[in-house]
Amino acid sequence: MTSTAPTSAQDRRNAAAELPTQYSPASVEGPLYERWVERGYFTADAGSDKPAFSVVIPPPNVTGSLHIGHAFEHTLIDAIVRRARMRGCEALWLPGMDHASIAVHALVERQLESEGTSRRELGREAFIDRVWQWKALHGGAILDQMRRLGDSVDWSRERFTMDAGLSRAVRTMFKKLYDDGLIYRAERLVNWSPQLQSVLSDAEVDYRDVEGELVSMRYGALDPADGPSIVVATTRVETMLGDTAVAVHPDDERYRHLVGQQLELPLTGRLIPVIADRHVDPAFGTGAVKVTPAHDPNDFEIGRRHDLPMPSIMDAQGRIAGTGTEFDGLDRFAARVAVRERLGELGRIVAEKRPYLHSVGHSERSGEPIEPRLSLQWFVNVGPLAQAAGDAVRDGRVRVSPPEMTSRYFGWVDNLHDWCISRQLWWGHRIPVWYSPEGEMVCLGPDEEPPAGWEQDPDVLDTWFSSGLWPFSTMGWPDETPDLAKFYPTSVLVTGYDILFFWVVRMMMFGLYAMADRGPAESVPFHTFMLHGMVRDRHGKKMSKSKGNSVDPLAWMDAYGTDALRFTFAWGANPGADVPISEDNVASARNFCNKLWNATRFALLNGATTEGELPGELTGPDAWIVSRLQEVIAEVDRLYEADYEFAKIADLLYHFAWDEVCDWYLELAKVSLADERTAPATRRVLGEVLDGLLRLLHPLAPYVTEELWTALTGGESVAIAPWPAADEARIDRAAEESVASLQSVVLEVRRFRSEQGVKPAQRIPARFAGLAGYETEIRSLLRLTEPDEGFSPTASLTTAGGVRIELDLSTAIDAEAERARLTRDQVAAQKELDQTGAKLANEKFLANAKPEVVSSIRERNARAAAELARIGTALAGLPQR
RNA sequence: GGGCGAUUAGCUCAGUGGGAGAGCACUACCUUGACACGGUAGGGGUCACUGGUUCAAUCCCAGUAUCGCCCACCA
Repeated sequence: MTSTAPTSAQDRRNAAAELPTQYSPASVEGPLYERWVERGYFTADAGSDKPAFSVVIPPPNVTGSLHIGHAFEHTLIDAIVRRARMRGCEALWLPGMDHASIAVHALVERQLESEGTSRRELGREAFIDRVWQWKALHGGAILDQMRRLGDSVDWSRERFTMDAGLSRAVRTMFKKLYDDGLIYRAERLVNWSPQLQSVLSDAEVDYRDVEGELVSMRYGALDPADGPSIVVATTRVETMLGDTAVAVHPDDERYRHLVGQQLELPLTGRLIPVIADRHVDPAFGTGAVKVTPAHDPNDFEIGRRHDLPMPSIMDAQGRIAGTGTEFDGLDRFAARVAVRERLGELGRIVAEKRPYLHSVGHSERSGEPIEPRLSLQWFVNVGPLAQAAGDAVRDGRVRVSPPEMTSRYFGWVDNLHDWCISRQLWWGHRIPVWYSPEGEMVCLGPDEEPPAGWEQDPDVLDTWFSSGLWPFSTMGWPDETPDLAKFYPTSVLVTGYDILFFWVVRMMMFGLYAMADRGPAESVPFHTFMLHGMVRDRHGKKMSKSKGNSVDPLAWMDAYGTDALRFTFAWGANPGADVPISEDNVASARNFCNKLWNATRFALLNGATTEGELPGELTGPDAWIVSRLQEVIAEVDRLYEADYEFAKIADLLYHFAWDEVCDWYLELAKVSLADERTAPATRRVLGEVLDGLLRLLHPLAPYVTEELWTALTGGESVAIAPWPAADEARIDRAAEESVASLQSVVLEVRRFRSEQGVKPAQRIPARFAGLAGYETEIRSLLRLTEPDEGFSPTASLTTAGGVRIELDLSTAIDAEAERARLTRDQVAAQKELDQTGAKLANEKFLANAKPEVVSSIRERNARAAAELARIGTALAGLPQR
């Protein structure tokens, strides 16, 4: 079917006869994707009159390959974009990658190390060349994998955060913030990675519990007679070299008399003051804290409040330096041991040592404990930006989906610290500030040249600085490009809740700030941001390589097809919730694809068509299924528009397709297709229903739907077919009710047959009374034959709808077995009658319950009574032993 | 320590102030002219626990327990 779409209905019918009974994804996916791209379906036109719908990709790291989280996220985004495209929007999904400053820097450094060299040996320019070489060779493996997934991205607009255009945007933004006084340079205590020799953001620090040693030691005089002393405790004895005070709580009676006095530090003999600060918890330890302002965040704050000196006692590599003690030159961990041993030797100073479990921040990149370190860095003053970012959500210009995530957003945005944007790395956007030999400083825009002899700041910017610009830098900002005019603000941003802080908050701040001249409504980077959950294994555990429960999405695509994987993701995607996924789910989604394949195959074999007008007056099952289709269309739209309820959309379509279309409609259609008077309408309805169903499913399962839809309709591509619109005039309640009653008759008789042990294929003579219609269909579904001359009814049942059926089971059933079953059913029916009867006898219930509830209970009561009567009749009708 | 969420069938999850659901798994029967990646029928749940509101609670309220996530702190 892939090569050429057959043109006439007859051709299609002939082609269908050749179809295998199983869908094989591997042979169709690649060619279909290439065809979509070649025909330019995914290429957006900024000059189009159609309404814009735009999404920027959360840029994967250039180092990355497609993991299961991407596959999930891309499935959701692609479905949203494909639906928008089908709905007649000028749809743009803009792809690209992030330069991932630290990750790539560390990766290339490791490479150099294994080659016996280092970046410092190589020098800055050669190192950066090396990174670009690496990118050319290994970067962007994920892009090919996105093709496998069927991502409908506009490849002509692919971007990279280190592109020339995006670099211009970064420089422009930095300068704008600098000129507005929102960027400053200051000496602050930062998270320092001695291994990378760079700052890390708070978010790049992992806290882990570590078994350490809590050492209590006496500061001041060792004998009370010689003067005051205080015992303090620490897990980091080496930092005592940088202590500049001992702090106690101002209300602590034990120490109040000591506040203001000086204590002598062991080892160095320096004198440090006792100060009072509310930060100290009197109940913890001795209630006294040593204060090392240059190496602990809390101590730093205390130091600022009390104007303490802040001596740094370590260099960039984490070695003790500048203390003028014997410990200078020792690594911080070696120093910890050495200092403690030295204190031990001195005697009487160490009051207590004990093992102590405490939480220590580690570098997410390099794994070693981070060192709080005082250093000169660049910061963004986030106050006004964060205020605006919060307001845009508060006043509804940006919608959070699902809404429950809103509080988490405010939790971040309302408590932001100033953002340290400088990194002591080489790979990234270099800070556009130059210094003169005399120490003057200038920030330059992208088109400005520094004066001769000035040197540029060596640091680069935090990766998230450039990703924060992504929604507009990718569209050409700072230039007023057609793309920017057409596609900004973007329609929706889809990302995991785990990077809400990293990315979403920054895009909000930067977008609102950079685009402020567009006015409040149009400066937002996106109208909605949707946060999805994390992919988990079948037991809800986080997938990780170390646990061995991670899954390669490509392997599943190979085994089950891309559509099966995508459908599985959609099926599990409850808004904001994590998605447990297992191979079983993928297999059943694959089965579903196959079901669609065979349903369409059946339709084609039976001459289904989408040509010509749908008959205005439909009857019976045809009217019913067309009516149901309209309701499904409306419901799918509602579910998309509510909060992208993918799980419900997938479930609805799954059950509509499988239960209603395949299990009921196709079986009923077999009857009408056998009769040339009714067949033409049914052929057209079959075409109509599958056409609609395939279009509704296309965003979730693009390949199989494309393959089937083109075969069914002869159309160019379902990717550009119009999204179905519900036609209310086709909703036919009467047809739905009549089919429902048909179904209830069939279900009741089927159960009866099964309970009697009648083989499914066994044909039974039967006679009906009180049937409103559909006798042929019911006989067909139930394998009932016309009563012949020897017809002698041995069993009868009256359905809840009042249809009476007499069956000749004489050749099919065992009277003993039926008697036992009927007696059992009689007990059940009596019980039901008692329960519902009691409810109806409850006056308060009748007075207060909703009318529909009462009538439903009355119905059940009547049904139970009828059932009881039926069983009585049936028992009486059984041949006596 | 603060906040949020969860607890429903063997597993993973929907759901509702009045009849307890889906997928997978399970049982039985069935090669039926679309499909065995299928069909038909079926079994299986004290809706975490304790109280309260109500004629009526799996659902609302309060508390308890367990689990998960986020934030903060850990001298």
